[in-house]
Amino acid sequence: MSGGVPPGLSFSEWQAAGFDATACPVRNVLDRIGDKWTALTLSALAERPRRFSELHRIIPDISKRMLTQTLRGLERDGLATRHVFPTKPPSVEYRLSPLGRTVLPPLGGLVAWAAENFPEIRRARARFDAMPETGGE
Amino acid sequence: MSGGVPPGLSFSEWQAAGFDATACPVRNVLDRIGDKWTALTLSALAERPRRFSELHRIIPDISKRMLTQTLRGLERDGLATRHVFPTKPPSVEYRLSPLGRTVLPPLGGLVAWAAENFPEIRRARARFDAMPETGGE
DNA sequence: CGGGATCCAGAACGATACTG
DNA sequence: CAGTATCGTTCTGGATCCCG
Repeated sequence: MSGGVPPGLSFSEWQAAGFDATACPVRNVLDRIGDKWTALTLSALAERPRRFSELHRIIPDISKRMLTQTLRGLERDGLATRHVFPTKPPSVEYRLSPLGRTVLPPLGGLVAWAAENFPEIRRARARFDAMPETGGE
Repeated sequence: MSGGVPPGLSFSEWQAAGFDATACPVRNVLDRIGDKWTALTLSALAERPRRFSELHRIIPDISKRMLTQTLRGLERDGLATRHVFPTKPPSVEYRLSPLGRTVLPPLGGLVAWAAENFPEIRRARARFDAMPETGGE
């Protein structure tokens, strides 16, 4: 077979949405999971539900502000749910929704690709960056 | 089966990279394809090689600046190659590299998920946004 | 035609301090 | 514990003009 386009990546899908960021499903999803912390948070929630401070512990580099914001984004899109236990002090648990679980396989596919091909990408970058700028001596 | 984590999404993959954006494969890949135009450009190149102006025609919303920048990024990462034909005026063709082709299936998986679940996400957002802010009357 | 250079607005993000 | 509020910085992307 020569030059087949994988299903789901056809150009017409984007064109149907008219490139409008509000209407384009791909841009909406990429804007969410392409941000700095969502994919990582998703993966942390994939194993099991986690409390806020637990997430913060296992993702040390994230600030509370960004963790909150990331979780709100997931909650807003219906990918995760938030459960408050009125203990003292309060504890809040986040868990993936059924919808949220369905994104794990496709996301995992991309993650696997990244892990597998990153060495080659790094080499490509090194080569590219070492190239003399056009006209350079 | 209860609560299995899909392969390739395990938390330890991130932890192994120490969350360092420079070293983390997932962040590197997501930073690239998560940007505003890369996924769309990739999809445009999936069908067949395209010339610069051709890409610009079929993705009208992108500026020349961003199209150039996006293509440079793909080239740098070894996902696409650039071929200059010294005609007059010059014409430049871009095409996916073998490595670039391998990203299409996983990316396509995510695109398909986006297309399929965007309606539900929109409903979730509408519900979330309609919720009274905590403490609102 | 296929860019590069410059400028600028807005968004994303980090650090810090405060709160129920 | 689980946030919110505020501030400052950095990064992204759009507009415009110029060039071979």
